[in-house]
Amino acid sequence: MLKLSKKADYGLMALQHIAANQYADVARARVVNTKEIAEEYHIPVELLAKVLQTLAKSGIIDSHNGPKGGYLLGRNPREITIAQVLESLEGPLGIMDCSHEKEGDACMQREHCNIRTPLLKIQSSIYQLLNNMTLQDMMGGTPLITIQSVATEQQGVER
Amino acid sequence: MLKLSKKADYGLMALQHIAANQYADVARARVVNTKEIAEEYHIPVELLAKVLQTLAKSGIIDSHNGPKGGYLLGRNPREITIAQVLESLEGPLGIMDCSHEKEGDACMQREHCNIRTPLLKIQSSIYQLLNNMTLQDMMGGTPLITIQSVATEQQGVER
DNA sequence: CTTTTGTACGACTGAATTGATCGGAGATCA
DNA sequence: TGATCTCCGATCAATTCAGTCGTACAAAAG
Repeated sequence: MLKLSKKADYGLMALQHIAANQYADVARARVVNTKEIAEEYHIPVELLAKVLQTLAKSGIIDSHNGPKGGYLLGRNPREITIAQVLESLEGPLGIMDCSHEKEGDACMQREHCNIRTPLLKIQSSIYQLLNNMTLQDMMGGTPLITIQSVATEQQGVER
Repeated sequence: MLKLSKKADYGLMALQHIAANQYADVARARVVNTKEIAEEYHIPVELLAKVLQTLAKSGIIDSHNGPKGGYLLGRNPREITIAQVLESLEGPLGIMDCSHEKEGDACMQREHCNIRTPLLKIQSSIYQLLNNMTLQDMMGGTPLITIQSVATEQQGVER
């Protein structure tokens, strides 16, 4: 329950990877393409492509066509929040169906609905939570910086 | 996204209704049955029945058979948390697949997974949130106490 | 004590969401 | 100009979920 979809999973992984390659070492900033990410994390290429396209359409990442093309972050990692990513990939996030419903097509239970108010509070809290954590924060605790610099950075992470 | 299922919706509504009838007025505490709740909130009876059975099996409510039978809360409303209800109806709640996975059958991405740690933190926060809000809290802000005792209890709640 | 009513309970079926796939068009670099 | 790579649409399969049906059981009525 409350499990987020594969799209979201893949999207977050990809973003972390892109960010790492772009910001970890300024001198070695490079563009990563779909195939590379897919192979690295064992994700079906076509599905990942679709995810990245969606993210690009939202402006979270920028796409570069042609050979040597790929993706780059659209803005600073600390200005990309989890909430933005999830909303881009799965639409507006709401605990219940009647989260943002106009009058009229409301659910049948609406008039007698006794749980709407408290659930809205919970939803608001969750949104704040997701909107406070940025891509920058996600990179902090990660042992793996980039594929090739693994050998150099060899600290013993969690075990 | 993150939307909770109909089961959860119905379950929470029903619990609120049961609690209201049981605790609002000690003198008029009464047992409510499936049919009554279903008609009141326009929920398919059989589905609601299934939900209530699940909750009963978890000990959240007690079932009473035969005519004049129905359901009562298994324990005090302030000892029933949203998290307990959701887990009863939809299994353990986890943001991701690998939330509580043993070593071995882990996902393919596990070794390279760069988002596990931060997501676990978010998940933990959400769980705390859901586990801190009780059925008692949900009853506070509700205008409708019970169907028949509306006339007696006429305090102006939030408006 | 038997019958009747109304309830809980479990298995089953259909529908919808989601994960995954395929094929083609356009753009960029060598 | 040719080859590589991304973008974009439509399509298919699988899992999950909402909803339904039939049975067994317990309590009240006769």
